[in-house]
Amino acid sequence: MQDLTDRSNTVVGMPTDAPMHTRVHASEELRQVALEQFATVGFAASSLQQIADHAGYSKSSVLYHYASKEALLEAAIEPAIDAMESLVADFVAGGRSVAGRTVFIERFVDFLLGHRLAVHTFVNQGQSLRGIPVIERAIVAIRALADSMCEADAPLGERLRFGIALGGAVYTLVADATFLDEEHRTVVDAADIRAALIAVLSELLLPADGRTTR
Amino acid sequence: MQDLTDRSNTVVGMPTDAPMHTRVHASEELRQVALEQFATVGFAASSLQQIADHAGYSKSSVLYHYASKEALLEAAIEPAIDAMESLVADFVAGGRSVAGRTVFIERFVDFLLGHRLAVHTFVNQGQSLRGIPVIERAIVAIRALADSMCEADAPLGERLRFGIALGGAVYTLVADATFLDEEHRTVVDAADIRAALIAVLSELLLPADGRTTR
DNA sequence: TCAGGTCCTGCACGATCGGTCAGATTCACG
DNA sequence: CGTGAATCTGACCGATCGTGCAGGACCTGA
Repeated sequence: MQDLTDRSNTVVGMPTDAPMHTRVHASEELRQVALEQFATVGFAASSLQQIADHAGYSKSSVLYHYASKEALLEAAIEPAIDAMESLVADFVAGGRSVAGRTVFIERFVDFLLGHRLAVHTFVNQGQSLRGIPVIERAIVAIRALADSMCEADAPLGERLRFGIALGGAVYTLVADATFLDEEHRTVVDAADIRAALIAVLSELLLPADGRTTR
Repeated sequence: MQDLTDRSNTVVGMPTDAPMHTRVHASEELRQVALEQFATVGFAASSLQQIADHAGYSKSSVLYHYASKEALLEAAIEPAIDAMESLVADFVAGGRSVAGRTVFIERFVDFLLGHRLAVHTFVNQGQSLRGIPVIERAIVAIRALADSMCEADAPLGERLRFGIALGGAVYTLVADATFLDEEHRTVVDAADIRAALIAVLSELLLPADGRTTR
C-alpha cells in the first residue's frame, strides 16, 4: 500500500552504490508500518526497532518524526477515532429509528473497512493502553456509540448485540482474515465483504419483530 | 475474582500422598494470575515480574514452577484448547443438522464462559504468538471448527457469521466486560449472560428460513 | 560561498526483559 | 541427629527496550 510518486530514481544511469531511499513522506510510511505492527502483534510487542527495520529506517529516524512511541500510536489511530466520533454524532442526530439505524450500519461498515487496523488496535488492546489520552478518547467514543445504540432499559440483550457486532466485525476483518483464510486465499471482493457485513450487522442491530430478548 | 476453570482432580487419594501443608496451589495460583495478565494486557506486555508481583511470589519462583514464559502460557491455555478440540469432535460426530447445531451452540457458550480468558488470549493474540506449539494447536482447532461449521460451497456469508460469532462473543466476555461496563456495574447474572449469548449465537449460526436483509 | 533548515543516523544511557544459578528455608524420613 | 528433596529467593547475566544527543548529509536562499 504505497503510493510511489517517486521521481528521482528511474534506473537509468545513476551508479549510486548507496541505497539512498528518497521517500515521499517518511512520516506517513512510518505511521502505516507502525499501525500494521500495532494491530497484528500488539503495541507492547512492537518495538521501535522492528518498526524502523520494517520501514527501512533507523530507530532514531522514527523518533525524529514522532516524539515517542506513544506519539506514534496517537498519530496512527487518531484518524479512526475522529471518524468514529463523527459517526456517532451523525447517528445521534439521525435518530434511533429503523431507517436511522440502517443508514448507520452502512456507514459503520465503511468505517470499519477504512480503519480496520486502527479500530482493531484500540478495541482489542484498549485495556493495556489505559492512560494514553488518545485511547481514553477511543474508549469514550465506543461507550458513547454503545449508549446511543441502545437505551438503558433493555441493557443486556441489546448491549450484547452491539458488542458482538463490534467485536465480531473487527475480528473478522483483522485477526480472522490473517490467519483463518491464509491458505484458501480466494481473493474475496471487498464489495462482497461489505455487503455480507452489512447483512449480518443488520440482523444483529435492527430490531426484528419477534425477538425474545425480553 | 475467582474463575470457574476449576477442573481440579485432587479428589481421590494419591498413591504417594504428599500433604504439603504449605501453599499447595502455588503453580495453580501462578497459572491463574498469568492467564489474567495474558488475556488483559497481552502476552508480550506481561512480564514475569508483574505476574510474580500479582501472585505474591518472586520472579525466580515463577521460573521454578514453569521452565519459561512460554511454558507458562502453555499451561495457562492448554485446558481450553483441549476443551475446544473435544467440542469440535463432538460437533462433527453430531452432524450439521439444526438439532446438532443447537446442541453445539449451547456447549460452545458454556465453553466460552468457562475458558473466556484463555480463548481471548489465543483468539485475539494468535498472530503475535505464531510458532509456539500450543498456539498452533489452537489455530488448527479454530480452523477445524470453522470448517466443520460451514461447508465450502457458501463460504463468505457462513464463514463471516462464524467469525463474528466467535470474535464477538469473546470480545463481549472479556474486553467489553472490563472496560465498557465498569461504571454501571449492574451485577449481571451469569445465567442471563448465558441465555442471551445462546440466543444471539443461535440467530447467527442457525440457518433462518427467511434471511432477507430487509 | 556560507548559513540554516530538514532529514537521518550512530552511539550511549538507564531501565527492564527472560533466564541461570547458587544458596536459604522447610520438612519428611532414616 | 543427619540427609535429601521440595520450595522459594536474591544476585547476576546478556539482550533489548525507549529515549536523548551530537553530528553528518543534503538542500535552499542569500
